[in-house]
Amino acid sequence: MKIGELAKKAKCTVETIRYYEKVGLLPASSRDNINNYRLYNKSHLERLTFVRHCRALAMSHEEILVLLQARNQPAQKCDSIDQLIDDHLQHVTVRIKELQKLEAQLLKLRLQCQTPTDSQHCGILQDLEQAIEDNSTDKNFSHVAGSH
Amino acid sequence: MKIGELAKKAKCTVETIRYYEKVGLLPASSRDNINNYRLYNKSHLERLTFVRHCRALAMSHEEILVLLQARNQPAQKCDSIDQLIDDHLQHVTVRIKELQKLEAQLLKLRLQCQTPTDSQHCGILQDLEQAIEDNSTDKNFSHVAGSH
DNA sequence: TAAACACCCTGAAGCGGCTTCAGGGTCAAG
DNA sequence: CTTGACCCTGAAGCCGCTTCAGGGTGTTTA
Repeated sequence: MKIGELAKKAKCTVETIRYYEKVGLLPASSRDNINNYRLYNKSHLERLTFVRHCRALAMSHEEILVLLQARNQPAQKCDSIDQLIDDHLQHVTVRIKELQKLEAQLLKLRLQCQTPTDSQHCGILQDLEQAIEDNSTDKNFSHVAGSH
Repeated sequence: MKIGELAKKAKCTVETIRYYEKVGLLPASSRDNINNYRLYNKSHLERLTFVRHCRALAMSHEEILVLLQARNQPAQKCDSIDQLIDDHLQHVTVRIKELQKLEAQLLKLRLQCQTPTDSQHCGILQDLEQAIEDNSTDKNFSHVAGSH
């Protein structure tokens, strides 16, 4: 199958597939001799699907590469896989807590200006000029992405 | 004061300050005639502190610029400020929910391999090859960053 | 007085995980 | 024979910095 069909089946864009090939998450496919189009088979789709599932779980490319390698060495013990998932889970949990702190701070901030007035007296701006309790959010970032 | 002192007072790096100047979050400072070092005063510190507080709340530069502008127009109504905070809060809340879904999926995944075996039979790898219920995480990303 | 060291400067590149753009070739349908 | 859908490549853009390369300045100490 051609790249467009693969993209549809894996629910991603063709650009993403070409990008994955470039960075080594997918092996280079064979090519049509005549027009140089990339040609894929079922095993490409399986690998790509695997990668997309990992990405949906917010794993980094590095983590995914480890899993892909493990997948190719069936006899190996899977302790390292368990560890990787545990570590990643930890990242996500940490990030959730960070964002919850942030949410609480923003809620508090928002309450500073319940009744709209002019900027000069807006409690929100005044608060943003004050110190915020040290919470170390955004410092030792875990690897799971944020809110924008 | 020189840039190093400002950085210390604002709890950020000198590189960050130079970067903020470049992208317009801080105005260009005056310079020492002799050695071209940047020279700052209290108002720079206040503005930088404001920016750092906003960043600690995971606001984007764009959002911060809006707030800085409002801060400079004291007579203006502050509805737009309230709206901005509300919107941002919404981003954060959405992102938390996304990450919580993810956390649940990862926990479930982790349970697939309670007793370590070989990769070939590892429930985690098997699960990652199956479809995962469509949750649309990672698609319409809000702007608040993730876990890595 | 000279060397060591802390601090300052600039401009460019790197990070991750793509997306977008510019500029082109291929192929089937009407 | 042209339209439009699809394919190709390589480079740049996104965000918010951080790091690097290559240099100048300023104080302290041997």
